[in-house]
Amino acid sequence: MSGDETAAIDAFEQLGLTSYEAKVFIALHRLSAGTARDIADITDVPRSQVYSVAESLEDRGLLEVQQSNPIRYRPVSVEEARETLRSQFEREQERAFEYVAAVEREPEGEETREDIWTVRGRDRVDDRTVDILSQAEQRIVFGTRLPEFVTPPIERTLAERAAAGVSVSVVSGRDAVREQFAAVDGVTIERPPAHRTDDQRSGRIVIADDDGILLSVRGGADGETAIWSSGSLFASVLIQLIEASDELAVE
Amino acid sequence: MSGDETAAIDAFEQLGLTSYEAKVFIALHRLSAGTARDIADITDVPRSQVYSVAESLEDRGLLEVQQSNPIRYRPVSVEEARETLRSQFEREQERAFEYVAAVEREPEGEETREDIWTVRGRDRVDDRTVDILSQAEQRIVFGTRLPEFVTPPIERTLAERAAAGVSVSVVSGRDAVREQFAAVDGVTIERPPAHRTDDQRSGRIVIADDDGILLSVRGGADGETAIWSSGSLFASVLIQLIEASDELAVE
DNA sequence: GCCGCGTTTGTAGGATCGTAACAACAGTAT
DNA sequence: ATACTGTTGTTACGATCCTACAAACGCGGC
Repeated sequence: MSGDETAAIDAFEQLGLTSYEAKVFIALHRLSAGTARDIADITDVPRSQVYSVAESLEDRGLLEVQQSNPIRYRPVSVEEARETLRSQFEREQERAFEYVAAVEREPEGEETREDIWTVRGRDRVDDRTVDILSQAEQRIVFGTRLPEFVTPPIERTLAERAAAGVSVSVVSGRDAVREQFAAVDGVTIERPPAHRTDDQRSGRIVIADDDGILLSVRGGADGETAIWSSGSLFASVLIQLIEASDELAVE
Repeated sequence: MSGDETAAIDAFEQLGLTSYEAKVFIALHRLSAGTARDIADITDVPRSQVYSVAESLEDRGLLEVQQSNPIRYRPVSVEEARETLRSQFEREQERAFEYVAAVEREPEGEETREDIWTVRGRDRVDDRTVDILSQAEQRIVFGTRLPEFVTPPIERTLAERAAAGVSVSVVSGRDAVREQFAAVDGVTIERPPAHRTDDQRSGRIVIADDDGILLSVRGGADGETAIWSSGSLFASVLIQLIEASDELAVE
């Protein structure tokens, strides 16, 4: 079995199929259609198991059955299978989150606790970045060395906040990043203070008003890890510390 | 625990979470944020298990961690969670079906085998109906007693085929169905021949050209079950038989 | 010491995986 | 006609893996 196939089977398992189900489904697409024997011959699924597995796939709407002797199976098209799985997924998601939204408690008083949260994973950090940027009402400082950390949603949010009257300041030593914002109205571009050690493993820094901050580093198994805080005294102090060190360096 | 909650947990399990993961996630939304003890107090998840379960949820991007003593957990918003799960789902689906599409064999010569396939489940029958209708190039006969069997995609396909010059004939004794197509150009509406027994359990009939046919009945655990065939001699014969009986009745 | 926190280890139970046996049937040779 | 051969579809049964669940442990703070 090829590595590609193993990867595909893994993916199907993530989607909720068993490995047998994945193998039978793939085999049927190789064959266009076939009997339990045909399938067993080109997979390591025992023939006696094919029948029940196929039945389960039929229930999921991934194949069709010809009642004949021998029984013949036919996969639905890739497009139809995708659409079927997608709609099942959406239906389950609706069921699941409907309840969560109902019991969700309203956050009272905008994050009054002294909390510093950790977020692991590039995508998660992207999301939280947008989140914090969106809450800014007066000023934003956004810094990064790497242009790829400026995703379209982040760029959009920065521009949108700038348009809303927020003073947006992008800090980067990299031309690629600087050019990205050259054309955006209301965004000022700065270089980082010379005294800052431009650590290879540094990621991004986000400051929103005087009480929202996110700081990320690259490294570890997750690629990027960030800490953030919003509305806490801790955040305010951290921000003051960071900005004070800049002030001093300037003088 | 409420029935609603049980249902929500089931849904989360369908989405790939374990029941503990679902319970912790829901509990965290109830609490807005909390420690392992907080969570264990309002669920039947043992406190000692919360840590590993939360770690797994963090990997999935469904909660964030505050490294403190005690450790505090915070769920991501419902919107963010949905989006995260959705993108994971899409990514897995891409991985899975990319491979299937690559190994898929081209159907040689348009269904040359003498196959009659069985399709179970309302949605699957809808899909197959559209499929067969789309293949018609000269004439279509579409019949049903029930207006709900005329879904928007089916209605669209009928109209589209009619516009493409296909002679489309909708057969129904029900006014609700008949009115649905009164305004569609190129669609003629007929009543079923009087001699046809209008069985309560009959579903729909689709005839496309002289070689595509689908016939469904209602009943059984799946609600609706259909048989269909396309491009086969069997299909042609079946169609001729059905239409011959009509011709005779007219004379 | 005492108590709560976080970690580790161990034990059932269930679902999937994998093998094997079985009756029913069709075709062939005797 | 009978026996033999091979296939099909069904059923049963261990092996294996993962989750659910319980208990014990080391640790640090009061």
